[in-house]
Amino acid sequence: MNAVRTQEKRRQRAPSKRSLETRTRVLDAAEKLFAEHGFDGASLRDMAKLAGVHLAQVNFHGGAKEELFFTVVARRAGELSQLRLETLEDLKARGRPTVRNILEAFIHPYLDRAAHGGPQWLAYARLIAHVSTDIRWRHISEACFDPAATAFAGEIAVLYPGSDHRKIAAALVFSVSAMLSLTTARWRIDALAGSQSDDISMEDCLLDYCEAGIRAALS
Amino acid sequence: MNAVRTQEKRRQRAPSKRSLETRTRVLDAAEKLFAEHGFDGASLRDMAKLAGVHLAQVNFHGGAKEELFFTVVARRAGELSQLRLETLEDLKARGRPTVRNILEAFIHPYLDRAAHGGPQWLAYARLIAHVSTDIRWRHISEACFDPAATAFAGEIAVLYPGSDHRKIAAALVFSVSAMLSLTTARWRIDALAGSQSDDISMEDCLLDYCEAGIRAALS
DNA sequence: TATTTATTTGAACGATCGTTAAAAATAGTG
DNA sequence: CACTATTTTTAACGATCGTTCAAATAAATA
Repeated sequence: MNAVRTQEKRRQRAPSKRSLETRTRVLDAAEKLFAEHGFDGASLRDMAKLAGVHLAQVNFHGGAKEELFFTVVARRAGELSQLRLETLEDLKARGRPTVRNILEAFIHPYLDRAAHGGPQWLAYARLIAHVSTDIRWRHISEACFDPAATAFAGEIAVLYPGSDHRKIAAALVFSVSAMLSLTTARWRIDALAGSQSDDISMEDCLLDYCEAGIRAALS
Repeated sequence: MNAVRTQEKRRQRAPSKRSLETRTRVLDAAEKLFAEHGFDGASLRDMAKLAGVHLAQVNFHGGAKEELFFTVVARRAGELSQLRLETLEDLKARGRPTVRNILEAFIHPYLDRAAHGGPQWLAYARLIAHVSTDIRWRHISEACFDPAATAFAGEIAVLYPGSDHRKIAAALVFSVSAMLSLTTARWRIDALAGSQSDDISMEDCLLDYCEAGIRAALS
């Protein structure tokens, strides 16, 4: 799987500016189509068309399809995790954070970028949902998302010292699932409500829901 | 889309017993592979192989791929919805149900069948998660799951008369997402916890979580 | 500028996909 | 049994898929 890295050719020159631009166009197109159609439903040819490059360029810049998928997921994972963890560290520096604080530090960066980060971040938010619900991408979750998730689980454990670690993990995954549902199942909320919902009140509603859920599950 | 029904040939004889058996084998195989690999990742040839029939039989008994998918989802949806709604009616006959009662009536039939209903129900549980998180299958959700979901949302509304319908819908979708995560992301819970979790305590944990979440979101 | 490396282009490979059509076999009816 | 409808078998169609390779071009270095 990671034999890729061992086979990787040592490059003697830095990639040119044009090369980096086409690479970005390829990854952006892949991000959109992977997010919209899933791994199997997205074709490399459609990515090339969307990116405005030739088919072989997709392979040149992204490698095989699974490599490309990993690259696209990993590309923004660092920024997201870093923002989450920095917010968490800031909270801890100000004193013992509440469950609400911790949850907000985890959820807000995701929802904020999904809502105001532009079309690529919106696609990326959808992409995370694919990775989080398919055991096939377990290794990607472990590499990209588990480190931050573990830190947040640990912080919750501080507030509930006697709690079963399995319950903490479950409550966190429940919260992540509810959060992801705002990007994967907003259409379903609107259908059941009979009207459209706005982002801001939904985030508050989600935080109220998850905070109380975690407290109840761990008490 | 539903032109299928208008083109349907009027049959003059009831299907033979053997025909019904192969049909069941085809649908069971489709259920497993759709559940495991998603719509695009599952191939009709693999279904034929798993069912032990020839490729053309899959088309004969299931129609085109999208018809087959709908047929498989719809096959068990009635039983599940009926069980949920009957449990709900029983509760109402005994007096005003609590949020906990309502939630349990919705969640327990799903988790119980996923855990003790055999491999086909386990696959079906996974299949529901695919349908619920992909807007592509919105029409299937509307046909198969929204009726029961609407009834449950209405029952929650009785307990919180002043609540915004959008909040009720959101809280219900959050709960459904958390419920589905027990079949799609159990591996993630176990990874974060560092140990395996058992079904029974997870259901209790989920109910504690969702009950408190709904109460908090609607108060 | 000459030479080397990086990138793009163009074309094709083999494999697998969903779908269809026409025989062959089976089951049900008179 | 003869006849009809249903089901199974067999084979193939056209399309699309991911991947690869060699030639052509662009960029960077000496």
